[in-house]
Amino acid sequence: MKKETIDAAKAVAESCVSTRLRTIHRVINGYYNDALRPTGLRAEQLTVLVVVSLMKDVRSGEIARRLSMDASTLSRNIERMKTAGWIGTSKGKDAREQYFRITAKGERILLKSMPAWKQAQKKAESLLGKAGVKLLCDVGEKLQHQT
Amino acid sequence: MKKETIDAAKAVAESCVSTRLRTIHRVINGYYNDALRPTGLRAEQLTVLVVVSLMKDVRSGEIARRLSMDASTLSRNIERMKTAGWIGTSKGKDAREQYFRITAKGERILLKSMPAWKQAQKKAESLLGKAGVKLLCDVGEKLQHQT
DNA sequence: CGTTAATATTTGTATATACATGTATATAGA
DNA sequence: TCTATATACATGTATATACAAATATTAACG
Repeated sequence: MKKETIDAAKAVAESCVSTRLRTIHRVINGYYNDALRPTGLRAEQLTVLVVVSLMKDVRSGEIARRLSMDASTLSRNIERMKTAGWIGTSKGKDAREQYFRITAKGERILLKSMPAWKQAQKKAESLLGKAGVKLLCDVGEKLQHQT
Repeated sequence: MKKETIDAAKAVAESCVSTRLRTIHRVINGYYNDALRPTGLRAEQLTVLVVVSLMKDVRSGEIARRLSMDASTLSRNIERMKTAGWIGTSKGKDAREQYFRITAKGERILLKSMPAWKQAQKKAESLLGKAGVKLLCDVGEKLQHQT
């Protein structure tokens, strides 16, 4: 193996932001999914459900923007959550659009999942530390404002 | 919608670590995949290729541990990279095990992808700031040592 | 008014991810 | 040595993800 390759590999291994974010997310998201498992709601779905519940009669495009997700990803995630009965829909004037809202069943599972969420949240906070949590919040804010 | 639900949703929206990590990873990983696209290597694959190249004749279990990935995920990721010709295999004494190494073709694509990686890395660093990058490194280290 | 361009979302396709389970092999204990 | 258990990895299944392209609808403008 060429020295050049080794040097390149070392540089990536030591400093790649994407690699580290991915690994840390894998681990921490695991905390949430492990805790949430008994409720039947996944961490990724909780995120969407929360946005839907706070932005009343929201269109899928807005949710996608808010979470920096591809519209097609969200489309299928919401599809499953509609099937599960957690999200309801209604049509607007613009026939291309669709408005989403949380259902009573969605509210129930959201409330039911709070203890598990809090438990995982505590574990995540202790891994990241106060500074880490603050950093994530700041970067999250930054992403909101630059969109 | 119940006030209780709104309060729960607000708490998650404002502070959920998993949600923020996921969104930030989505955005930043996008920087890398956008830059890497012309090379044909994905950011996730670059991560694996780098580990394979640095840990000579490594077993899949070790890679999975190192990256905190599920063994089954890695199994299929490597399968694709073997098909692409970037990773080669050899058998050890223990017939259950398989040893991986980077191929000449793998070295070529790794080197070829460095400029794109550096460009994305710079963009990511400027979003996170020096403190942010350091924090991720520290947490990454912590995960290594606790496994 | 009708045609073209823009917008909102869905569908086709491919990779990444994890859990549960299966399969093959090695190790330990009777 | 033989059997039970542990280990390493692969496979079945399901969700999350994104890009490209399709579909449907609205807006723009000549």
